[in-house]
Amino acid sequence: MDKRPSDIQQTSSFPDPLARISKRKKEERKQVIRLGFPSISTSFGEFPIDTAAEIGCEVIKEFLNSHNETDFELILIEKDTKALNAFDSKWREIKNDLDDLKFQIKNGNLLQTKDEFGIEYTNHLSKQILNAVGSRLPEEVKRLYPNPGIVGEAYPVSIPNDSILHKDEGIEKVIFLVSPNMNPSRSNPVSFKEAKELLKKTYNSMMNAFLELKSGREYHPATTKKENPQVKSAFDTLMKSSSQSSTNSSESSLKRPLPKLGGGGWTNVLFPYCQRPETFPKSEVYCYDDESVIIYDKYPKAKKHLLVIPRKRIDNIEELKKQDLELIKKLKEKGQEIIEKMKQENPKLGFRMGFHVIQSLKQLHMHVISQDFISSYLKNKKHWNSFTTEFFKDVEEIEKKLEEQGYIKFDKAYYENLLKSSINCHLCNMKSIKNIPNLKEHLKEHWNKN
DNA sequence: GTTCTAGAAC
DNA sequence: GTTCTAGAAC
Repeated sequence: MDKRPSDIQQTSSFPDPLARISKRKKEERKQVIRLGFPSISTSFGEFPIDTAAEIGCEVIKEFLNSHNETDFELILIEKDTKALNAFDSKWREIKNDLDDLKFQIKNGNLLQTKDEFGIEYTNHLSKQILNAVGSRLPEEVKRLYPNPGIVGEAYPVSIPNDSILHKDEGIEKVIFLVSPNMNPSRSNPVSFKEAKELLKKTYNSMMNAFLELKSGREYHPATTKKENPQVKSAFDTLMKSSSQSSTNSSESSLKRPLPKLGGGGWTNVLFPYCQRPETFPKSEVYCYDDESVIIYDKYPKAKKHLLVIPRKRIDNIEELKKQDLELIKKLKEKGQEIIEKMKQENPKLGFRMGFHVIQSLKQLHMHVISQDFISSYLKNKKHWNSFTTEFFKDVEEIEKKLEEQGYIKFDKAYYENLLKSSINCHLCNMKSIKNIPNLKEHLKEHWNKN
């Protein structure tokens, strides 16, 4: 039986920072990037192994089916025989004609597999990684991700070239995972039903993080939800105890700060939806396809308020080129579909769809918003003016500009000022409404007369 | 994007 | 004294 490392005993939804990427050094063949990972959640998390194997294999199968490149391999490395058997039999059952090399199930220690698999492994993760890399690794995770504690999320970190882990083992990146915990003696235990969803999400996040890293792109984890202050604790607990247990480790190896992910935390919140819409609940993602994802605005400024977002990375409307016209037309079609559906449910609703001239969040997003503006989230003048002045550009206008001049450009200062202008009703000629509460009353009257 | 809060407006 | 706004912090 494996001993539980005392340093992570206290963690709740225990981080599973075992997933790592390794590039085989003495690789005479093509460069193969390997992801080594354990059976997630089944040890400390006490997740039933058969169901875990089922979930893990299904996600992996789906991933392999949609990514038939030959430049990577996935390796589950476990020393727990039950877990190995469960994964092995489940995988045989569902793998069909998938290549045996693409997903391998190996008996071994994730931190001691250099010779055999080209991947290093431990189940005393925090301690061993800290010994190999130094305690600045967790600090680095915290620096890159201010709140790295969402259960089901992945937090990739680069390992410096001069660290032992990199030099001797060829490990380039570690993906910290926060996986669901069902062990009632740890904090934040979740029900079996919840854990199943979260385990699927964890595997999905791991695969998606791997995919982004493998392709040289940035992975953007979802950010911590304020409403759930507990989620943060798991990572904190682990990291606190880890750094204590490794006072004599090679602190120096992480001297050089790693590059920070693009921009501040909150401006990036839309990326996860584009990169992996499948990991979000139905209550957040309305629908998605290869080109776009439609989400419910988290702070709807009207009875109905959704965002239509291209999957492809485009920061804002000024980045649009003539060749994006087709994409814009598709976003418009999607928006029209939503509007029709919503109108069927409530014929009283009127809609507009379009873009803010100046976006707060990165990644182009088209608002589809009903014109009642009855919402507790509509709180200030800026909210109001951003949807009811020229600051809001109908998709048709963007389309036309792109068609005629091939680019989009607006005078920032002018539009900034629009946000500060007085509050005017968008439906009648009432001007200079005194304040937001008055506006809300006025809007209610319109709605009731409508 | 939101939250928080000092101080303006009433 | 309470309501509301606006600007900084995140």
